[in-house]
Amino acid sequence: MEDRESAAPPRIAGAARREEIVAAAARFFAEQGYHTVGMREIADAVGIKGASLYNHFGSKEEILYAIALKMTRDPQEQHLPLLDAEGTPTERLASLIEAHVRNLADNRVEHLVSLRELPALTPEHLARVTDYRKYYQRRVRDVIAAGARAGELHVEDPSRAAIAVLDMLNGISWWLRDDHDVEALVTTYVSFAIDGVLGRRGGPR
Amino acid sequence: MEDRESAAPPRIAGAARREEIVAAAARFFAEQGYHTVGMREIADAVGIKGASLYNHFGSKEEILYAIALKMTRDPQEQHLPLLDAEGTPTERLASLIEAHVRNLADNRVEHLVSLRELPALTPEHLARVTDYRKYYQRRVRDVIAAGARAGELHVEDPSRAAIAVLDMLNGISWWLRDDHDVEALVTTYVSFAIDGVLGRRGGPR
DNA sequence: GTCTATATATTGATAGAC
DNA sequence: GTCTATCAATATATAGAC
Repeated sequence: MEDRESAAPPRIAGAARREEIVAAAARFFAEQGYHTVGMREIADAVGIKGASLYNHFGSKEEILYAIALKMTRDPQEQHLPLLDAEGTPTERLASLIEAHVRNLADNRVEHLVSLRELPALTPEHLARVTDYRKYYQRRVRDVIAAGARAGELHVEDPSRAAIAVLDMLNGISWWLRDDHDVEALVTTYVSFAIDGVLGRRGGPR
Repeated sequence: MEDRESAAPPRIAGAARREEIVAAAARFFAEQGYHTVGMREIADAVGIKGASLYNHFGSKEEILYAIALKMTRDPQEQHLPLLDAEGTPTERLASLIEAHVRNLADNRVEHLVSLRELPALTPEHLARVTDYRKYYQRRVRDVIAAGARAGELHVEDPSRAAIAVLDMLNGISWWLRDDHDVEALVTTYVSFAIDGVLGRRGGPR
């Protein structure tokens, strides 16, 4: 009987190596900035030589793109369905914000990099990432508007309120440290957003 | 009689040239990112050659430091006295937020650069800039706490609320365009912060 | 203070053996 | 897929004339 380990499809091993590279690169990019980090440094962290990275990514920029895509496409596909679930607009928005903050806390470095290093992307890649962000922002705006129409929320300009809330949430990635209590953070920011900026009445305060 | 122009003190001319360089560099850094911009590009924009820049700044990093200092030390010296003026804690905080947003709108590119390109600073320069930001943040926290003690504001954790508000304000520099109505922006964000995140009762809504 | 010319270092990426 | 060796480009910064 053959060894199962060595018989495993190389596609899985390759994908695992890719994720390893992305994780190491995100850490370095977050700490030092994209341009300061060399391919050799990333390669060292995963135990290979710099040239070997090009078996997994066509360029350094493609590593950055993988990080940015992970933090924009994944939330769109995994969080936005929460806005179509059962419940009032305010309840659905609260679910989304919870997921947003948890995801941010679980992927802090990737989130920081995808906010800060966008100018290093090619115009095409930047456009794709920007599209995902815009769509996410529009969906948040729409559920805020629905909550306002239902009389649950009180905002004059849903579009501007959506931006303010998302900026406030995304700001977390600049200062969050590993020793923070994520659940307390989630509760606090849901309240900041919904009871605060979006003016829900009759909330916990 | 001598020509007044050529008799002008060189210190003034030098300072003007420095400001010219800082302004051009900030524009390029904001658009393309610090590391993508070359000294020759900055020099071109002010009509000199790359090597001549070193008569005004010791290094490229010192230009970045001048930008970061302008956006952290100046607000500390010019805005924080508003917190010691007459009025309730909430009124004083509102004045500070107004000044903060106006300054941000008037110096959008410098503000964006001083948020995004911090990792490119030397450790010493980064420490100075960080100290200014921390002090600013502490003063905001203190006036929020005073407003809460006075029963004007309703927050559980003044420190966390201060960070959330400042993150929300600073987020403006990522998307603000020149055609925005600054006064409307100021009014909106003062309300987002004070009536919203900080829970003032009996406000305009 | 500005110029021309250049030093020096580093980096992203490629070629080809194994 | 990983390695060694290397290319080619680019950038910051310096030297010295004017």
